[in-house]
Amino acid sequence: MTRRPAHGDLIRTEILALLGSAGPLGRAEIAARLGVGAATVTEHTRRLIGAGFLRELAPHASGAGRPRVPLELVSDAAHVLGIRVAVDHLVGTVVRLDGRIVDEFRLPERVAQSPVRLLTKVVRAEIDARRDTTPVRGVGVAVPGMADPESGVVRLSGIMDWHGLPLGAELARALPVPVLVDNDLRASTTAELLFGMGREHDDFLVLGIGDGLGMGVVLERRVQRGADGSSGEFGHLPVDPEGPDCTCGNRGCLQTLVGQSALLDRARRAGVRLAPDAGPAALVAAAERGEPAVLRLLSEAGTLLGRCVAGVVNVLAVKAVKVIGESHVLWPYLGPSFTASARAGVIEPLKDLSVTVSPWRDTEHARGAACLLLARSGAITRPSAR
Amino acid sequence: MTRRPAHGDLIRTEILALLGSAGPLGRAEIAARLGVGAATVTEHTRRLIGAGFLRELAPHASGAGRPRVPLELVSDAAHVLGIRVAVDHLVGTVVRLDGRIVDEFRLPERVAQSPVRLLTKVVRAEIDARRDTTPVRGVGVAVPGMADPESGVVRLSGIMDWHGLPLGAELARALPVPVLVDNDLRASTTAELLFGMGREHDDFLVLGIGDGLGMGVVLERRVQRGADGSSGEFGHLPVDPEGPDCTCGNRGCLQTLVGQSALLDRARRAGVRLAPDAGPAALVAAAERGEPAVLRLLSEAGTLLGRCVAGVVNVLAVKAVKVIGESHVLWPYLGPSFTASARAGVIEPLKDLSVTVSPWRDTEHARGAACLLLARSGAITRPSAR
DNA sequence: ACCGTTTAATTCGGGCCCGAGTAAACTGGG
DNA sequence: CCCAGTTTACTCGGGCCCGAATTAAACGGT
Repeated sequence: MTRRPAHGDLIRTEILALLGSAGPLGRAEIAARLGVGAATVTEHTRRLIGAGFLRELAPHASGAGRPRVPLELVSDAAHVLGIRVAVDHLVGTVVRLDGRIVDEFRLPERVAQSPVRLLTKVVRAEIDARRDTTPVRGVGVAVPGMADPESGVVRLSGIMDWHGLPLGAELARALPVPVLVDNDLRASTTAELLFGMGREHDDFLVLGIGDGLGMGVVLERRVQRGADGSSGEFGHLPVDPEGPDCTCGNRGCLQTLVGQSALLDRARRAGVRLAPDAGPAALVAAAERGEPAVLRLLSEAGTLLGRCVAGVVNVLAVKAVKVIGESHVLWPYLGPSFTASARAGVIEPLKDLSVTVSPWRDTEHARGAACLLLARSGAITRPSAR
Repeated sequence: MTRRPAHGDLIRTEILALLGSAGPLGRAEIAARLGVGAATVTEHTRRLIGAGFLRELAPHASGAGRPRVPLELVSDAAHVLGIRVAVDHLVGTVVRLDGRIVDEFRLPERVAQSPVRLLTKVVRAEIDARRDTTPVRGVGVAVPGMADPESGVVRLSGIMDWHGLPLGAELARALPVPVLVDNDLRASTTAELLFGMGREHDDFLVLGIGDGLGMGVVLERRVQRGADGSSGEFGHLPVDPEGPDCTCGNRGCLQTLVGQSALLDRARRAGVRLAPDAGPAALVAAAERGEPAVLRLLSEAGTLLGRCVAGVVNVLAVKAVKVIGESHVLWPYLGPSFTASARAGVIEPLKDLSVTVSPWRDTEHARGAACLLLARSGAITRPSAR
């Protein structure tokens, strides 16, 4: 049996996130909004002020009573670096304490072969370049595949051909700042918890639609990782025992029906002309042209996806789902049937399930990676964790 | 936003549970087995000894080093009462600290009409009867339907025709001991966490098969409740959009295909002669006679059930499933196909999914109800919570 | 100017968990 | 017989959270 600290030191970060999005607030207001005791806020803000992350503004009297002392986020007091690893490139973001991106870059590195060497090089360069301005306090790495955030080991990443790679430990040895590694979707889920859905919901799902399908699960404000960090394999939900073969060895996994390449294949088979290297944009184009086969295909895919999500929603009783990922561009065509079928498949008290999609770029995963650090503010609050 | 205490005071109970099942152990051994700090064990055992729940045995030297002081559970130091509410009867159990049942009873009361009055009467009688022996320290009530354990409100129980019934609060007012109310499957899930699967696993599912299908979810040693305690509605997983109408208003819910009455219906339609009031036992009899239609039906049901469970397993990455409920008698016929299809539908790292079924009686839900109290040992440790 | 009222923030004690250091109580060897 | 090694248990300080009581700083009215 292993136990994980309760909220981690999430609350300190939530204070930062709240002030980042809502502007300066008094301590009492912070306590109320976060559902946390006043004493807790006093204690945490004391430290955050000490660390230079917060600043007291002039007391502001409003009506009767002792005037509140608004606290303002010193957004640039610390920066963290987030790297998203993809097969053929890296995306990097430098993120402020309030989760906002101050800088981003994209490198055509293929790191599969020697990840530690290349990532070290990239991160070192970035840290050095920022030494004189706001220094980088930590690095988060988001990888495709199963990664255990606790140990920093990438258990299995088919696409990168990594098996049990101790990425976190090796990077930590080579770098002067703390390093956290996690699955890319969970990284973005963490970002959602801090700066997105988490502002309204304690429990929610994050559906990642791309070539694979992933599901981030947040329950009681905790990002669930499952055994060895292997949770969230929504794409391998067994749907149709007679379905197409899947890379995982089974048949009829959800992603063999509604994954990105599955949709392209099925469109082709339905007679739609698509370039061999076509991506979701080509499907969008076809849909915009009004090709009935594509419209039907996407609508059906949305329905199936919605039904599967409804199943998870019923079991976990969450009230909100956020959709992200490369294929979000298809949402105008997937969305209506998705939402309808998800709502239909859900039990009565959950009928008001909220489904949210917002513009998404793949920098988001990199930002998520940075948020892994922010979610453990302890890692960056302490002067030097190294 | 609302926050729930981390483990609750689960650890004190886990110490009791451990000593109950493993016999007397030294403090160091307890700490190691529970994955908890030695200091924590010292502190908790001090209190438990103070409360009379534990007793120090004579130090026992084994090899070098300071001899360990084994701690023994004083099993009968406290009893708790668990009541399972069913449509046409009540099941009650009196449970010791180690989770063992010391007494049980069954009453043909139909409490749907005036639950508070009847339950108060029954519980009062039981408490009074036990006043002179080991007193009852608390009462747990397991109800069918959605119940919020936090507030003690039964949100919705179709079968009892309850809507927003504040059962916990009203019983607490009428009774001299703490009262906890929860959904019946979650109650049994709590029992599993303390005394069953929880001994080996931090994360697991409990599949309840009966007329309805339920799913208890334990992640990181926490029983998940979802929004308003409405989690676990596995039976309403949308499976077949063309399927039979379900009581929930949707079509093709899982339980319209493999629920108890669904199986009976389908057997009848396949030409099997069954009494109008037949239960799962009749299906077992038919299967034992070797009726091919029934065998096929049950095998198919197992396959479907396994596939749905595999989906949940993939998303949450749990490594174990326990099966309980009225229909467990069908397991010899459901089980093989269930296990096969569950394993088949699960991603590689979870292939070693353990599926456990053990003899089950409906007293188990009543025991689960009692375990709700044990899981909050604070409720019974303190001299009088009232 | 001074009093209650109101709201904000802090302190205090408590619960809960941990790790590091320390004390306790044994073993066997010199 | 005492010492070094070993294992157990406890103490202490710390992190983290809370609720209740307390202090702080405004207000309005007299």
